[in-house]
Amino acid sequence: MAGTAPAANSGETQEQILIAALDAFAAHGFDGAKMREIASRAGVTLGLLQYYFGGKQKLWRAAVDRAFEDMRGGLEVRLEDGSITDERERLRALVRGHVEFVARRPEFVRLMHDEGKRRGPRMRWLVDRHVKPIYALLLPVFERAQSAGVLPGGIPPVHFAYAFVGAIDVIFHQAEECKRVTGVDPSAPAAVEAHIRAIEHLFLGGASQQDSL
Amino acid sequence: MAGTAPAANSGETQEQILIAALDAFAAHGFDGAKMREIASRAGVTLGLLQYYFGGKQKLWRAAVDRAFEDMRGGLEVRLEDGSITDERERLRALVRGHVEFVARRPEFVRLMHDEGKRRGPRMRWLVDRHVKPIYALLLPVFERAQSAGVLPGGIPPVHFAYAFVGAIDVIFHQAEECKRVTGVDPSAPAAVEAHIRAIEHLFLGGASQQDSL
DNA sequence: GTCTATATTATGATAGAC
DNA sequence: GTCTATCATAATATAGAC
Repeated sequence: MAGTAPAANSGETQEQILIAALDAFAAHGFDGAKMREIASRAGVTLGLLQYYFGGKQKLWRAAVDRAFEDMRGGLEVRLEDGSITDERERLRALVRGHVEFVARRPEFVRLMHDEGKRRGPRMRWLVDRHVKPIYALLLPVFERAQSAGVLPGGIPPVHFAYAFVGAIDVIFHQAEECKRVTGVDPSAPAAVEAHIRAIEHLFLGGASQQDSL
Repeated sequence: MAGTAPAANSGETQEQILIAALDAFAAHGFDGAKMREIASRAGVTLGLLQYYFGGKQKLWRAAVDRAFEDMRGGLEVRLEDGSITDERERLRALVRGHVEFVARRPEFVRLMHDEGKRRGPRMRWLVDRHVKPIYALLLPVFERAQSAGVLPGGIPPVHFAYAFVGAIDVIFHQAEECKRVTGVDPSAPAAVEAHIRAIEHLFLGGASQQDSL
């Protein structure tokens, strides 16, 4: 925004392209997403996508990087929040934060589910670059909470972690299906709150079992 | 196997095509799946797929129908099993049955997740034909179990249902990712048992809270 | 930086031989 | 019932004008 009058509006254009790419890759998968459609949604043409990102694969990587940036931003804020002292309160904040994030950006989950289901170079890249660090970040949090009795013990961390994210994510991943099956739009504010309560009840113990604070 | 010497081996061939199609659609999504590759995996050529199924869309429908047949078969057996009298035992049987099913056939979940995430004719067809009937079948089971205190009350059925299947399904949907992140192969028998225990613990109450029988 | 061609490849579908 | 062409279309990627 300041000073040296840099090249036109390239920043804003790239931003629009990345948003359109994220949408397309999430909705149609890597193979199903079309470069022309991404370009047109971003208000530019095919050539420009090549100019900026140099190919479909590289555009995909840039879109994934951007999605994880957003996700990690919120996550780290909540993990490092000094105002939270109680272990159960920290878990509650994690649940709320993640539910609200995927409700707002179901594309994030759709992107991960599309690549995480098959072996291949994109899956390996995604896991090594993004998933492993986050898993390493969260595993000690779960283990500490289990030791403290805040989370149910006796469940191996892998199974707990996948049950946890699965219970949170799927309703938003399948939002369109959910609407047609049940009539409920999971991204509506009331439904988001209801889902937060459901997850807290199932994973952090029912309200009848303890009071927080 | 019996008498009237019908047309060659057409039944077996169609079966091989359907298996290959299910694999391909689950792994790559509708757009990403290639008719030629399905044919080659089934040991036949492209023309034959047209001859039997009349196009990609129709082949997809046939593959989905077949996947749901398998799924519903097991489900109905467990719902109608007269030897189970206790409500909690029935829920346990449902959990075990479904976990074992998706561990054996993760393609089923992958197929559903690929279409359930976007609006479109295939999603509508899939939901109206298959998902709605199953939801209608299971909803009363959940509600009865909640009334009986076997499942946690106070959670709206939609949220309970999606949390439930999400907690079960995602680790198998993401099996390849899970292997690379954690080193655990979720489809290994020990992991399947561990996941069943985890789900029972989270959704049916920990072993410390009640004894069954 | 952005667009308009064009090149190249690969897909789903069809026609017709055996 | 099965295969081998071929057609028509559409995708990514490239080259080059403005």
